[in-house]
Amino acid sequence: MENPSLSHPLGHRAMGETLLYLTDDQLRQGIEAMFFAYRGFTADPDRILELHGYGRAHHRALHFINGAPGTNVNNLLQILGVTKQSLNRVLRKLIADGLVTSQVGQRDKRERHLALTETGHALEQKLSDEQRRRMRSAFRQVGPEAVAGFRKVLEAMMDPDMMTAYSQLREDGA
Amino acid sequence: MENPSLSHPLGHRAMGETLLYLTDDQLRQGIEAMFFAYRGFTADPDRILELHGYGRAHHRALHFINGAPGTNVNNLLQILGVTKQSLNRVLRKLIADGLVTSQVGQRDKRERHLALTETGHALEQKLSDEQRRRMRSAFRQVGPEAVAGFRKVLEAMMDPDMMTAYSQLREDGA
DNA sequence: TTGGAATGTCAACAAGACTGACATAAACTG
DNA sequence: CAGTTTATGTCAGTCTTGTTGACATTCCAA
Repeated sequence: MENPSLSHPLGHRAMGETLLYLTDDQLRQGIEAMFFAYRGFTADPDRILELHGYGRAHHRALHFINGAPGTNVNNLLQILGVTKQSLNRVLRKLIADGLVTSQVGQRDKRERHLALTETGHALEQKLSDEQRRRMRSAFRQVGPEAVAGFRKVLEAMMDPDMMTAYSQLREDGA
Repeated sequence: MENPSLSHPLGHRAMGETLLYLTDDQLRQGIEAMFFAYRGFTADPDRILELHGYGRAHHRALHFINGAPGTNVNNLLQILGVTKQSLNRVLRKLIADGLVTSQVGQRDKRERHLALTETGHALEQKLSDEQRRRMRSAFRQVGPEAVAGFRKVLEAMMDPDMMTAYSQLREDGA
């Protein structure tokens, strides 16, 4: 990305304007936008989950198991960033309810390989349909260039450590 | 990431290519970006809060009281979108710890007007400094146009209902 | 083969959301 | 003025989802 002020011969006034997007007030607005947008982002799935007696944690598990069928618990642990005990409670319920299958590993019998059942896939679909619907609407409203900017900012805001496990998952899944 | 279609002689207005940013896969990537970015977004303040024995709920209260000094409980309730019992637990602690003052209203003595003490302001500053630091770094990396896109998408993703209380607050504060 | 590392499970606890019921004080209304 | 509504606070109890600690099983390597 080219910074227009760098090629601008005017100097101080142009410089001031270019950096206006980094003022504390602009940053505060960005912070609040994240807060409110994230609430909107989770609102639709939350409503559906409640009907089924699940929470956001179940949604996250379903989402990432769907994205990487056959993954093991440890992988999921890295991605979700919670303790194994916390994840286990969620998985136990999903397995008991017949939404997720847990298969003992063939090579390493300590591992459990996770996948969605048909029922699990159906709920995951319903949840992500709602979430995609809202995001599609937002994306459509603002156009592809704004979406590209959105993605760039979010990626720059992530913790690099958190992303390593996820990148590995994407590679395994592919 | 540059879009190769932009330099394509046929132009980026070609229907098929223009709508590529709305595919299910693009939307899924947007959804996951929100998840990971929000975690990064809250990680720094969370660490500080833990040292002081507070949680994210306290941070949110401090943030919005700071943004609208003198606001009342009901206003805050609308913005935060939680029950009064939940907010009250948080406020009680912040008041007891001397970070927030609660003053009986002059016109309407039922209302309690909330404001930060010097100590409260200091903690709020420390928390938002960290959050701004991360966001400033992200903004700087991607440039003003990407930031504008980021803001547009987030605003399109919010629930309009949620924003009414907030917009009113901003007007009152100004 | 034995001890450490990895993996997963069970139990107990805490934060922070929720509902419901109720109390108090002030404001509004007929 | 009496009765109702509004704003706030509180108590009790529940639920989700995070946490630690303890423990069983399995694998691997010295």
